[in-house]
Amino acid sequence: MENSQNLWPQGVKKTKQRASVLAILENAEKPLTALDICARREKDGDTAVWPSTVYRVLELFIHKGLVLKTNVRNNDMAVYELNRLQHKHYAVCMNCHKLIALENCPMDTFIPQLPDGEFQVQGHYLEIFGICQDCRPTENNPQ
Amino acid sequence: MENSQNLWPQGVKKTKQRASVLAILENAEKPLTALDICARREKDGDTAVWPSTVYRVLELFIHKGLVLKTNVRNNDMAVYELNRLQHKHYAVCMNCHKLIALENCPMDTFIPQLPDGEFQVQGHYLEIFGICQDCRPTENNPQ
DNA sequence: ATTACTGCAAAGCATTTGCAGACTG
DNA sequence: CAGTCTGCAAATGCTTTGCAGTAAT
Repeated sequence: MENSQNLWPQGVKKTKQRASVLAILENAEKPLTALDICARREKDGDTAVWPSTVYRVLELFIHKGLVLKTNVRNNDMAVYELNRLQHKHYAVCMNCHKLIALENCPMDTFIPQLPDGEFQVQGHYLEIFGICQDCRPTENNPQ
Repeated sequence: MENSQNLWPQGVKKTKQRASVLAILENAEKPLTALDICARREKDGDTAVWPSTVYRVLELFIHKGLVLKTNVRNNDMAVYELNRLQHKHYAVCMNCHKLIALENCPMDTFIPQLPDGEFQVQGHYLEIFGICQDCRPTENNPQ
C-alpha cells in the first residue's frame, strides 16, 4: 500500500499512524468508517492503530481539507473519504448499506433558490437511496 | 397543539404518547431530534414521554411511511420530520447547524447515471452546506 | 531536548433492549 | 380481558477525553 506523499499537508508531523490512515483512504474504493480503517490496518499485518487515534487523525485531516466526513442515511456511523476535489455522490442500498458511486451530478446545472438569499454556499451532499441489485428479490435471488 | 387526525395510520393503536409525537412533528417548523421531541412535550406542560418511547414511536411511524429519518452532515444526531410527500431539502449551516428549507429541487430534471443500471431508486437526499447569515462575519457581526 | 502524538482506559452520549406494570381496543 | 405499549433502568456501541509514556523534529 503506497502513499503518493505529495498530498501530505504542510506543517503536519508525519507519523506511522497518520501516514497509514491516509494511505488506507487513498486506496479505499468507498468511504470507510473509523473502525473500518482500524480493521484494514490490522488486516495489512501492521501493528494496530487505536480507534481514538484514528478519530484524532481524521479530525486533523478534515481540518486540513484533506478528508470529508459524511453521515449516510439510515446508518449511524460516520464515514470518511479522501477529498478528491472532484465531485462524488453515491447511491445507498437501504438494505445492505452498500455505496455505489454515481457518474454525474445534478448540481452542475442547478442554482439553489434560498429563501433569504443570504446563505453562503460551500458545497452540497447528494445521496440516492433505494435497493441494490444484490438485495432485490429476483428469480435468481428469492427472498 | 392539534392533530388533524386524518393521517393516523390504519391498524395502529392510538395512545397519548403516539398522538403527541405526531402532533409535535406536524407543528414543527424544522426536523427534530428524538430528544427535541421529548423536550417539546415537556415544554407543553404535559407529562414526560421517555426517549425510548419516542424512538419506538418514531420507528413505527417510519415503518408506516409517515415519518422520515435523516442524518445531517457534521451532526451525529438523527432528525425526524413528517413525510409530507412533497419534496423537501435543506441548507445546513456548518457553524450553528441551523436548517433552511430550499424552495426547489434539482432532481426534478435529473436522471442519475448508475454504473450498472440495476439500482432500484426509491428516493434521494440533498443537502446544501455552508454558512448562514447569522454566522457569517460581517461589519455588524465581527467574529 | 522539547513538543506533540499515541496507546490505553475510562467517560460521554445517542440509541436500543428488557421487563413489569399500565393502558387500549 | 388479552395483548400491546410505556416508564424506567440498564446495556450497547460509536466517539471523545485524559493521562503518561513514546516518538518526531
